[in-house]
Amino acid sequence: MTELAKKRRAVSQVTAEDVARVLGVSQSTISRAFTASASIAEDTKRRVLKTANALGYRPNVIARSLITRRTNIVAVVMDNLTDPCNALFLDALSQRIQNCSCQTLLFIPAAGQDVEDILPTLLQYQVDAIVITSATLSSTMARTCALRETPVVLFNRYVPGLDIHAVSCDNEAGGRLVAEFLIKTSHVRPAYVSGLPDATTNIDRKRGFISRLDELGVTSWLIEEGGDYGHEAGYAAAKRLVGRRDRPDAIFFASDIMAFGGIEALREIGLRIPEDVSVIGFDDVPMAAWPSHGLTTIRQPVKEMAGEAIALVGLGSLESASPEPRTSFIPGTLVERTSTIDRRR
Amino acid sequence: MTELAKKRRAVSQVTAEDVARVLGVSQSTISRAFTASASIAEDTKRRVLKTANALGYRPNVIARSLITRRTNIVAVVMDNLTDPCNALFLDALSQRIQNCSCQTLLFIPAAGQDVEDILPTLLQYQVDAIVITSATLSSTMARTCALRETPVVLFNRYVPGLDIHAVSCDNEAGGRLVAEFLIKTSHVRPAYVSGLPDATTNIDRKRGFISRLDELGVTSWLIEEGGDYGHEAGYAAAKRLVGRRDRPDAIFFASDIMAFGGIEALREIGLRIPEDVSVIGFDDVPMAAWPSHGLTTIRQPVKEMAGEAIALVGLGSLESASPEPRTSFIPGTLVERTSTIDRRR
DNA sequence: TTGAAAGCGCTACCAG
DNA sequence: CTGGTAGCGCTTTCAA
Repeated sequence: MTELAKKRRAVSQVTAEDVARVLGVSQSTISRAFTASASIAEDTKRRVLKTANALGYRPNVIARSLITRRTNIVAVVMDNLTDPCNALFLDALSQRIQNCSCQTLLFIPAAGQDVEDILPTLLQYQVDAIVITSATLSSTMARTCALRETPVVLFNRYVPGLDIHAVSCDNEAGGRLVAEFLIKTSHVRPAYVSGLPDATTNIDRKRGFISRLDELGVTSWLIEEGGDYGHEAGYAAAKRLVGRRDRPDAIFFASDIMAFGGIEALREIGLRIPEDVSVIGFDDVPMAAWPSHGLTTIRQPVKEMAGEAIALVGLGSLESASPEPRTSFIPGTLVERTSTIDRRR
Repeated sequence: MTELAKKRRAVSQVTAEDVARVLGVSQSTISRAFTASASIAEDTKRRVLKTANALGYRPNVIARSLITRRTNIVAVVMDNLTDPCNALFLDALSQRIQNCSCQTLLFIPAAGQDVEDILPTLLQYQVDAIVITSATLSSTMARTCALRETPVVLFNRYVPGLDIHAVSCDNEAGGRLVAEFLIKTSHVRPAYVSGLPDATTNIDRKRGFISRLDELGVTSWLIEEGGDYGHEAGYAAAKRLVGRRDRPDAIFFASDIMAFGGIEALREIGLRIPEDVSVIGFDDVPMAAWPSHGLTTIRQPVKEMAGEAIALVGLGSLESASPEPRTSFIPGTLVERTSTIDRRR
């Protein structure tokens, strides 16, 4: 033991042993008082709890986890907290995790570092489950986790071929909702501004949108590549889009943040929203509700998604991590605000 | 050992013992190979690392922490991730924490739950340090932590009387910067819209602003109470403010988010920014840079603040948590954008 | 219901 | 430099 450790021990930590000595009982008894399932006399338990409290004793969950093999820690891997949408996710996830008497251990990959590099470190912490909201997982790594029986769930993304849990908003259905809404409100020339080209979120939103337009007999839609999900991307794409002769009368942006950029571009040009162009986003971040945006958008069911993710890794009910990997798609809802209009009126 | 534990053990975890057996060395040797300071033959170390890797062995940091009394876990208590400013803080803090080979354990108080309720749980995790960005700490709790030698630092807040580390932006200096800037650019009737009345952030920004105006001989300033730091609050306060006969020619909002609300209100009324009214915020959240806002604001030195917080709790350099409690104020900088104008021109 | 004892996986000391 | 040994604080058998 180092000097530091000795000193710490001396000053600080009250152990079960200490409580036992004071009460003249065995250390096991102290342990039992803090284990719900253990058999202990009601009276003994009360006495233990009382003096434990007086001495400031609380079980060391780290030591406990060595035996129980449960740390009550869930790892969340997330790459960009600055994105309001991610902040929403993390918030919902931690709440749910805390509801299961666990805590969130956060892993933010440094620039140029990917999940693969982080996973070994992460596993050293013996976490009970892993939620990955950034990037995805190689099948090798998935296997490593499976071998250790550490359940993993991808959040807001999925990999069709991979044997791993995943939870995502039903982005395709969301895209379809938008298509229906725009056609119902008599738009004739809708456009989609795409986000990160390879993200399933982007691909599915786009596919749902286009396929539903198709089903409804609309063929004159436009596609504009944003490049990423950012404000700049939305701004630039909107500028390009309205520069065309066949200007769209409605633009569906792959994310709210892009839509905000788009709104800015449109206003700069002098176009009115929604009179000249309707704008729709995706996510429903808090800012979408601000009157200046009044953004019609698809609300991601963040709480339900978080709940489902935690359920899949079997946190709520001990031991019941769903054995066969499942991908859950949770439907979002369209929130109508002032950035869209019914063109018949 | 429960059935679950047994099963897990059987399938998953490779221990130092396993590696030792394969190599025909002692388990201590395996441990040494993973301890930088331990003395071990270069060749032995290489062999250990190689087969450890082949077997998929990595030291169990939880077990290690039982002896070393360092978990390499830092608790961060934060109440509202949805606030972009908090997201910025958490992002910076985790980065810094990870740079010290530690990880962030997140604690989000549930509604109606305060830090006091959380602290016991938190301490059970034997974290190496605690960063509190929500609320503050009673002196009792501060003493509990001191007794356990778990360093604590308040972030973005401080309590003058309390014997505890704290890091904050120099909000007073920030307020003074704003006052100077507005007067230098020939504003004659500045206003301050306050945030949460009792927050040190709000009080200090206001005091700095007013006192510097005073020093500069300006006496015709206005104060409007926002009530909190939100968008709505800024919106409502701005409406009240410009409804007055003696309308201000510049408004300093206690936060960027409030300023966005204010901008919205002003535009709604038909006032131009900055021609009719200059607007200044505080924080410099990413949205402030969006052209639609172009918000002149005080940038909080988030990275420096995070660095200082981590330094104060002595994470970088083992054992060197600053013994006497210190409050660090880090100066912010004024970022000039398009929401303000020089009125002489 | 309780106490004694055996570890969980690891580090840190003590001999050699 | 290496192996043996004694724990870290706790849970969980096994007897009593």
